[in-house]
Amino acid sequence: MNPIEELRYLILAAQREGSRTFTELLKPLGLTTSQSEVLRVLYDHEPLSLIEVGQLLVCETGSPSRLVGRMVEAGLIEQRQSPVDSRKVQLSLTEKGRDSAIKIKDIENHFYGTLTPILEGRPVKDLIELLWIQVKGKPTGKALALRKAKQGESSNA
Amino acid sequence: MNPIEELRYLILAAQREGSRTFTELLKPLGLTTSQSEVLRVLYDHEPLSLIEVGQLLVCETGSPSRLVGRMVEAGLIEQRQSPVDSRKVQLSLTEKGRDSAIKIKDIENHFYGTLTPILEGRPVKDLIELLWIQVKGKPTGKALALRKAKQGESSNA
DNA sequence: CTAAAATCAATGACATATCATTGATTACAC
DNA sequence: GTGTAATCAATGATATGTCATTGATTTTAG
Repeated sequence: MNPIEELRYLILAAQREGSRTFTELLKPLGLTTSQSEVLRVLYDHEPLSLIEVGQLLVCETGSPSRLVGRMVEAGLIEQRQSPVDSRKVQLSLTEKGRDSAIKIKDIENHFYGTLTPILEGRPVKDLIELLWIQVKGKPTGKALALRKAKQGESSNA
Repeated sequence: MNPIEELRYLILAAQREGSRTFTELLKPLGLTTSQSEVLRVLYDHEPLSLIEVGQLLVCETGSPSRLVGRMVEAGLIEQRQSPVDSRKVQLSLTEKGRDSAIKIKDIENHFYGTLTPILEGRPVKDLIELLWIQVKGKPTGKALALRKAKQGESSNA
């Protein structure tokens, strides 16, 4: 098999299997992986408008109306109209949302911990660099770059 | 940002961006990336039952009833009952399906060709090796391993 | 042989993902 | 200031993905 083809399918496979594992870890919280990403983004950068959340998400490009809508219904996110621009909404975490975000952090750290020994001695830096080439300048790459850049600024990040 | 967390999001991002690019390339054929994977699997290994197709797919675990169902409706796949086991269906490509599969091969090769210079000199082998560790023994890893193993056997692969 | 277990495909239920359109609101060109 | 363009959120439409259940069929244990 062509190595690039193999790489293509392996990236899909790794994404799916990682997602399956993480989904399992999130089950006690009753949250999906996408929902957990939204909670983490809001925890670090709230308040945000819908479009700003979208610009920070890797899991979904465009405006995550329905994803956020379900989380508002679930009492995780508070949504009000922006005082300065009535086109925008102001999204922030509820108490429940903040609690969940903190628990997600723990779960993530546990998840990363299980992966650490496997990655030991591997050229992780090179791999990160290689993947960055594929996403740089594209929506998901911009989202991730924005999150990395914002990390220093925020009080919660 | 934790390198493992960065890697996690980069894999998701690379998968999404690659999929977006490939989707664009498939647009002239009116096919989705999942549909193209089914066509390629059937082209190489037909006839297959629904569950056998599922075991060879990375894009979807379990039995891809609805994915295949839409392709039968679209005239890409022929579906009949298995003569030996009436629980099973026999899936094979129609003329249209076979034509599409051949065109997909060309598009894939073009796609891989555009990636070749970018990956030149990069630790692609290391990345492939690392990703294999993540998926080995899991459904998508088994699917990919099966496809690699079957490559020598089949007349079409 | 026959009852229980296993297999297979279809389908219900739910949550994404993606693209396009719509309607309200704001920014901007002049 | 006003008409036009741009922005924002919501929603329709379509196709995935995932898990669970169901009903038909086959296998298997005895």
